Amino acid sequence: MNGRMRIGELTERAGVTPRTVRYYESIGLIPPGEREGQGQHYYTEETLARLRKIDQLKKLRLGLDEIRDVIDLYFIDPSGVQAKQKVLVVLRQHLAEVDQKIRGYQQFRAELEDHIERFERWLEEKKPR
Amino acid sequence: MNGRMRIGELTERAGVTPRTVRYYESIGLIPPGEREGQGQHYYTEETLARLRKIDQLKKLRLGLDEIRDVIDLYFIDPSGVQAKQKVLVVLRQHLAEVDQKIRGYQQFRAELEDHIERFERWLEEKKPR
DNA sequence: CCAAAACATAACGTTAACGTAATGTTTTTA
DNA sequence: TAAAAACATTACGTTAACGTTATGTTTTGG
Repeated sequence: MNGRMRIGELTERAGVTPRTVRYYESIGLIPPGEREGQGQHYYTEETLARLRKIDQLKKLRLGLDEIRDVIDLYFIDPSGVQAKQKVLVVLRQHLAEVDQKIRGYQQFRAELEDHIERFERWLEEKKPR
Repeated sequence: MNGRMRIGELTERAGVTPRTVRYYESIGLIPPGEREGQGQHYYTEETLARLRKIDQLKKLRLGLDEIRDVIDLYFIDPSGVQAKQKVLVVLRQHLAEVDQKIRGYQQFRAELEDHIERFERWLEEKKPR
């Protein structure tokens, strides 16, 4: 248990599937595990730490592309200040987007009620008896 | 101009593209245009009317699958009562779903604000000086 | 040393409603 | 009658983040 591990241990400790690890490698979220020749890949503790950090950021609802934009900062700047500042920007964007969405849905909701009312009145007028 | 038309006239009058007409045929939203042998398709005024009705229902934000569930009623029952009753049911479902979505986004919004606050406080504490 | 794990790679599936080529055939018009 | 429209058909692309086969290779345990 020195830090060198294969994908099985990595995924178990990180709580993800091998598919996820390979997908993250493919989009550059984590570095590709080193391999000797053509065989299996070996991962380090830092990759594990990255996976855990990714998981944290996903809980903040960052997309993988957004995570990719900030993840390196966490490992370049140990204080975490820069990373958190950047995440904060993203979170504020999300807030604006969510507000936008909520307004959109509320608008739609109002239209819906309007339609519903119209239908109800139309059916009422048709049915008296 | 007797009611028999090819796809060009149909789409122009209905305000849709040929792709849309063929797609609707493929999912059974409108009857397939009749063809003589192997050549082109011919459509009727009723198909045009269906396309226009579909357009109306889309404006109520019904999905094509939902439209498929009610569209026939409009042409079977000329009074429109049954169709509108069924649409009303769908609209009420949508209302419930939208309310659900709004609540979800509001929940997310609250969490977001919470996260943002936390980040802000953390950064404040780190930076004094 | 061989069977059983573990691993690697490729590729399709998931949502909705068409847009957009690409290619070939039919109808219209000059 | 030949070029120009119009039409038909097929099939990939669009979003996000992997899940799920399917198939083949490597490593490990007894």
